[in-house]
Amino acid sequence: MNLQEKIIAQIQEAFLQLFGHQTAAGEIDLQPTRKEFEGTFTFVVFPFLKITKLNPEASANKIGEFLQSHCPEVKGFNVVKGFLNISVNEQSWLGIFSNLYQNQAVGQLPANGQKVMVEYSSPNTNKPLHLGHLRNNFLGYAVAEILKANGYEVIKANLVNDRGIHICKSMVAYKHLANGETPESSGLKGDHLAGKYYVLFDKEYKKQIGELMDQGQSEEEAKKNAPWMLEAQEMLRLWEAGDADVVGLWKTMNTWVYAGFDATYKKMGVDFDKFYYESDTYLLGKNIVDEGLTKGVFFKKPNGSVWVDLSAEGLDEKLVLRADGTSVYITQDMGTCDLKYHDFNIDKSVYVVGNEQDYHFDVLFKIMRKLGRPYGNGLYHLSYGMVDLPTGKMKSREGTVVDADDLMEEMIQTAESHTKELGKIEGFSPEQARELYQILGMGALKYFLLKVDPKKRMLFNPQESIEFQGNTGPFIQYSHARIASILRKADQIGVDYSLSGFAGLEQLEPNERDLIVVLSDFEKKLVQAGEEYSPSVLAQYLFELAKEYNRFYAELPIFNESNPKIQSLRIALSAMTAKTIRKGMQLLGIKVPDRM
RNA sequence: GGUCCUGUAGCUCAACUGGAUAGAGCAACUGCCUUCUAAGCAGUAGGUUUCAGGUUCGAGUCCUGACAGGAUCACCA
Repeated sequence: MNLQEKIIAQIQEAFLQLFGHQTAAGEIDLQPTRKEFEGTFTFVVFPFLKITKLNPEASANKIGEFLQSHCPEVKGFNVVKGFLNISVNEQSWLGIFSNLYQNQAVGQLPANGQKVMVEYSSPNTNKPLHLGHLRNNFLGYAVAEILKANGYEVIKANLVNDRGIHICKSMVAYKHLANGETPESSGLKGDHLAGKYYVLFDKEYKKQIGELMDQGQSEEEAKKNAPWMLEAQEMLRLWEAGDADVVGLWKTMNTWVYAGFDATYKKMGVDFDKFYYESDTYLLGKNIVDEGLTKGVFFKKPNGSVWVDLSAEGLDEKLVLRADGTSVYITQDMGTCDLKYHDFNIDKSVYVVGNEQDYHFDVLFKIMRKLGRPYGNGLYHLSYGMVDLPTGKMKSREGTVVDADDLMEEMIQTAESHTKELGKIEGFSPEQARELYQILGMGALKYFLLKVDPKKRMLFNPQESIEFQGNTGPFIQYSHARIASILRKADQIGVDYSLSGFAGLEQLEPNERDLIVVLSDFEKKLVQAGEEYSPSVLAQYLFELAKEYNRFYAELPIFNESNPKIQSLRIALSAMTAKTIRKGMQLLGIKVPDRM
């Protein structure tokens, strides 16, 4: 039972003894006391006035007095209107810190026996990754790590969209224009090479449409009849028929693209346990259509198409199989949904996909639940908002996309010039310096994209968005580097900052206490981040922690402190802060340096 | 047009799920490096939480209705 739970139990006891009223467990809630008042926890008495039959002040005072005399951890209290502010004594804080400090498994909750799959990234193989993918990948990776820390067994999955008309477009343009270009021959990364031909296709396609319209065709006709479009459609048909030449080119180009993606993923610092390919899964789901018909969940229209009626759930009728018996998007998604379950026997399945597909996943999940899938209630769409540029939405065809590789490289360069400006690279070997720039640049970028509530759309300004001061990754990294420096010195001069080094202390400075309060909040935030699938909860927390530490650092001396117990405590507090920052940042996929 | 999401300081974001005088960071201004890393700390200024009603002890948060931005509503993926 932690401190908060103890106090809550005592408040329940107070209601019982003072007012003869039994309160339920979840009924009593403590909140952190606002900075401007004395105290740590605040109990709001307004909702309980019917029970106490007293005015707010009197009610709060009675409960406060009860706590003070029955709860040894409670040092005192004050009452402002209906708010009972409870102060905890210093020995309790030291006790809490000691427990935290000797807990080896900080940031790792015990296994809960549940298995969850987090699907993220899910790129198209016809173009390189861009800024939007960065948000997706960082989110997916962080959520997966956070769930692991919450005790889940996690499978990170990537469903690669490697087939379809858009892939054929790149292939058509490549066939006509490439003269056998390869990544090796041109020095172009494989995914960028495929993307180049996708853009070239579009250019030529537009030209062809224009020509046909000049010849008197309507725009609609021209779009259908443009030679390259016909060719792409024919190529898709041949691909599905297993034509050796087409499949050969497809495989070759995909190999290049995957090599490119691998490099990008490596730089991003993300990884996957399982890859699914749509070329393997696009035919799945038809058996589920049959099943749904048998169960009466789906129905057939006269032309043979199959539908599901979700109007009772507030949605619409939705097609699940075309009249000609071919699949639509949702058909294969139903199949993949089952496939994931059968592959890993998962309890939950998280899809990290942009919010433009909210409706799609709403439909998919409702269908799977209607079909009575055991994992139905574990399906979750982690929907995130688009990343906008100052110029508006990114459009790949208009060339306004921010390329992921370019952006990461820019970030690292910015980190380099910034670090050099500050003159902070003395004593670094060239390799160490390069590693530092990488850590800082990527930390800045990841933190920037993760600190915002996922569901909100966000603005990214390449010139201005990435800062190194204030609420940023580097600020937190800097706090860690400062502590690492202190710990080096402490080890060098042989200070004992183990538990026994500060045992028996009875006094605490306000800054020390405030730091312990924040440190002891880590687990709560970790749980919240997991429940809400929201790395931003953790990011905000780490910023709070770093800020609190820097206050402590500025206010209190460490190596100039003459009392060895106090010195030991301050170093221990520093070490605990560093450990928490390192663990928390690791869950966000962000590394922290020991020097910067 | 139907449905869903969003709207908070000049800008980018918080607000513990209904609690106190709505908080941080940038940007602006003022202090603090002879002391453990100034990528830091302390402070000043900045608000009718888009608007109008409602619910109650109490609303940025809940309900209704406007307004603004976005997404989606294909026998596309």
